Amino acid sequence: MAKASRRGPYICGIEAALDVVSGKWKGQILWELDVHGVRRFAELRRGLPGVSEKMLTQHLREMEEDGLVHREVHAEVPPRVEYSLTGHGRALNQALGPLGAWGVERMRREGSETAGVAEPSHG
Amino acid sequence: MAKASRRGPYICGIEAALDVVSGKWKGQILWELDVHGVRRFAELRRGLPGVSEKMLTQHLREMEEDGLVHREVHAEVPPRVEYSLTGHGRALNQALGPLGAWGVERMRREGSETAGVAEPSHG
DNA sequence: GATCCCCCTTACTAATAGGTAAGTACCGCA
DNA sequence: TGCGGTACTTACCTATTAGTAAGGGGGATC
Repeated sequence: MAKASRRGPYICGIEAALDVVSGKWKGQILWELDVHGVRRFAELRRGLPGVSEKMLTQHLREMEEDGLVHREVHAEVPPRVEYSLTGHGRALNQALGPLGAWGVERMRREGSETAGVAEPSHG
Repeated sequence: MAKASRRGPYICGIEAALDVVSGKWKGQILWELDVHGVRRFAELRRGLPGVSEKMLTQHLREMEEDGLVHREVHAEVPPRVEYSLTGHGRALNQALGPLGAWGVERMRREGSETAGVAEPSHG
């Protein structure tokens, strides 16, 4: 629904992987979940400054469909929903490690504004 | 020009890297160039079935700006332009390796239509 | 009892990525 | 003369993605 072109026949693995992480916040969601293990919706929201509830929900749903995140709803009041990475999600994060390292290199090369921002471990 | 949000302040390396490979054909361009070493515009075009000249030019220009590809114009008639990967481009391809492997795994899991398609080496 | 928090959903709108088609300038070939 | 090939550029249009704003149902807090 969200994307018509998703899950299409891929030519190579890169495509299949990029399809799953393409989305403005997905990389960060993956990172948050990797760092914290388990996060609730509102925590995630606070951890991703600027994200709208719509986008967060949408991305989380897509990532759940893609088997990257596990969504656990506790039938309580107030409702509590916990998100965590699945094995595949953690594997993706691992696979993203070298790419992250390359990105950090690039930021360094460009003298990007890295000031005061903690560098992700991602691996 | 092409993207307003590019080269912005990144939170993590993943973002910086994804920014550079996000684009419908960039992964494949990287792959083509990695496999063949040097390619001309028309060769690249034939290697990427479905790409339009506009998109190919645009992506190639962005990748040149990003320091991933080297563009060499030979002042001949007819014009000859050769594209190849820079060191950074090759490094990116290396970094993309694990991600590609993950993608291949995912395709396998989903029983995706991989039939008859050569699997990229990517690493 | 009004308001806040929880976790979303829906509708509407803006921005951007990508596709289509045509044009450019030159040459070789038939 | 006219077509095909070289490597693009430009204009226009649509599809997809993201942002804004609002609602909703229930309980706790002020």
